Amino acid sequence: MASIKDISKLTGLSLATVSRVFNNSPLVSEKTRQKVLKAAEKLDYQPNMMAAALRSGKSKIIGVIVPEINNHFFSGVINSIEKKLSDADYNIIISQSHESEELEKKALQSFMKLNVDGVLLSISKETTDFLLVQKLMNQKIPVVFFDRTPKLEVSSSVVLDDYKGAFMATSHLIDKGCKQIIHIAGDPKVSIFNKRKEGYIDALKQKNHDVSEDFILTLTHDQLRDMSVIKQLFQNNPKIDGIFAHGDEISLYVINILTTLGIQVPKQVKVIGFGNVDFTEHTYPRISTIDQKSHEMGLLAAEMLLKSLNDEEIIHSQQILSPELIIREST
Amino acid sequence: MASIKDISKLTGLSLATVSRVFNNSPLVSEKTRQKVLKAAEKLDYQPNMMAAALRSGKSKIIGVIVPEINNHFFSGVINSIEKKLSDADYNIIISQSHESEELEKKALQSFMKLNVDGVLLSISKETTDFLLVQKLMNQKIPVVFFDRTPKLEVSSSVVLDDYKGAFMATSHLIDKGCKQIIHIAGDPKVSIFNKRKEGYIDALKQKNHDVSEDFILTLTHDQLRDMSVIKQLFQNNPKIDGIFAHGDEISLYVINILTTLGIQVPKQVKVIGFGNVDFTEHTYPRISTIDQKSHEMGLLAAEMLLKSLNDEEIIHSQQILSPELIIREST
DNA sequence: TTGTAGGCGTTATCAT
DNA sequence: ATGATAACGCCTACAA
Repeated sequence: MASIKDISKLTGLSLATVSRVFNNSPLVSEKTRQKVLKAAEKLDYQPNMMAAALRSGKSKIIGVIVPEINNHFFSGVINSIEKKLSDADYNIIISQSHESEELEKKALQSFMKLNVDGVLLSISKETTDFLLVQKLMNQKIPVVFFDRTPKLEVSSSVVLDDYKGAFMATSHLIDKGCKQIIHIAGDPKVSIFNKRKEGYIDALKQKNHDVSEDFILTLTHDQLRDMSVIKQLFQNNPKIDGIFAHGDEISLYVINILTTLGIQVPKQVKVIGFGNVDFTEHTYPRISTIDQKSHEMGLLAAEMLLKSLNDEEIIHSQQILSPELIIREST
Repeated sequence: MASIKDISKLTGLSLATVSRVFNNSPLVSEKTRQKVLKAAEKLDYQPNMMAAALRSGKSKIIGVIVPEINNHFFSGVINSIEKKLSDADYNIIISQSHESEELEKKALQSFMKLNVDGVLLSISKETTDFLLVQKLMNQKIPVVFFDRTPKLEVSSSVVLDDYKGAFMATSHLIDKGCKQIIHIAGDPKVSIFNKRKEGYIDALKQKNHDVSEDFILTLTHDQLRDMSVIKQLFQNNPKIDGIFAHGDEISLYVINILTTLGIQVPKQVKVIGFGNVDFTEHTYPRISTIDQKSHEMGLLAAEMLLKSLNDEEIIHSQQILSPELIIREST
């Protein structure tokens, strides 16, 4: 691989001048610039980022950690992060925590060894300890959290207003005439799922609907696989006419079960999910849902990081995005 | 950030000895090893991969390029690649081509600048030019292709036997009693989609079924959005009783349309997809499909790369994985 | 078993 | 506008 040394030899110019050309320094004449570029072309020169990183202390690498890339929301966020950051000439390195605190730590450690310039992080469900993140921030490496954020005072973050989304979804069901609305809640360890539950409860309260703990099911996907749970619920409460599920997968699954039980959606029971995952458009009926604004979130998170990267001092700010109600056939 | 220099000062040992400890050299006594490790702990030492990479020429970074990470198959492959390679102490950097040759090239160029030790690549639909890949291979940087491979003589690759998968799917429909089976084909620019078409044709031929070009629809998802195409097809050919779609998304969509048209699946028409995407288990009816062995593919590709990385000379081999028929309710 | 020293490719400081 | 040179943190002959 050709280095600036080779170009220096070929052109007769010094290393310093050649280096300046590739760093777009104004302190170089157009004539020599051209000469260098021509030589670079000829030698098929590729700058060595490792060397530049070592010398300058800037790796031009941003680390991104998400729980899973195989998730419509996160991959959407990643797409816009990637776009924004690669336009700013950064490389991004994506890691998955698979919801494990240990894997998340490993990824952060790799990031430190790789000298990343910044980190974008959506924490795993289990994460409780933020020592490594603190350490990064102490080393003036900016960290921006998105979607899943810790309860740290001093940090930058972009989140969705999950409370509002759940409120919108539940209100929509009420507007459509539902009287008895149940909620299928998510893992209570995840704060956003709790927010969704609160939004559901408050929407009911605001419209003077009864709120009952019996109507809030905290079931995993696996537990739902046994459809007797839902069956019994509907046998005990035949008046149920609305379901707000905390996620689209669950809503698809519930619709599946209802259909199997001979309950028509949306005629008898209206169902709304959360996430606006791709397949919600390809089901029968198409599923109403709440869009999580993945694109906006990625963009905003990347922009916040870039700002921290460029500015001398790091400003901490919390951004909250508003979700969007997507009305389809299931309601 | 503490460096080996700091450890050297603290322990009174030389740089070389300290370095040896972190490289697990046997040429160091247990006593000094412990002393060094203790000092490292105290100073919170993190090795600087950039420096190591620059000096050793090995970055310990593997570049992976896929068309889209938001794709159940590719993210599955990535998961097993990640697992295998991180166990071997490699960092992986994932890029998406978004089916663009230009973005793919950009990613490859980034990889070169980052001095990646190896590349795992699933080429985009548009890619026709392999100069950059050739350049990498010329520089003794091993490249392993997976799933989407070029027609290069000298290269390593892991692919699925798409022909066989399509053959299995079509045969399954025939076994289930279908007499008139149509195929919804994929973009003919992608070789695997053509293989699937051939598998469909040959399965029909083998069982003495008629093959008609009219029964092969090459439609994009967007074109299918207008359901009149399917409607007309069924009006013109009311005897159609089987559909083999080249992908699961399409099969879900087709089932949606059929249901809307009042055609029952699987009673009147049986439908099988390809891919075994997550949602195929959560639909009603659950969709029969062909599993693409993403996990095995990632594992094998990673293993092949590791072998090339460790061995002196690079051996080129082509591996072909057999798909698996997953029978569910839609057939 | 440990130490010395040169160099990987680049950037940055100082001088010219 | 250009050049000489030290340094970034680490590895590795070679020497001891």
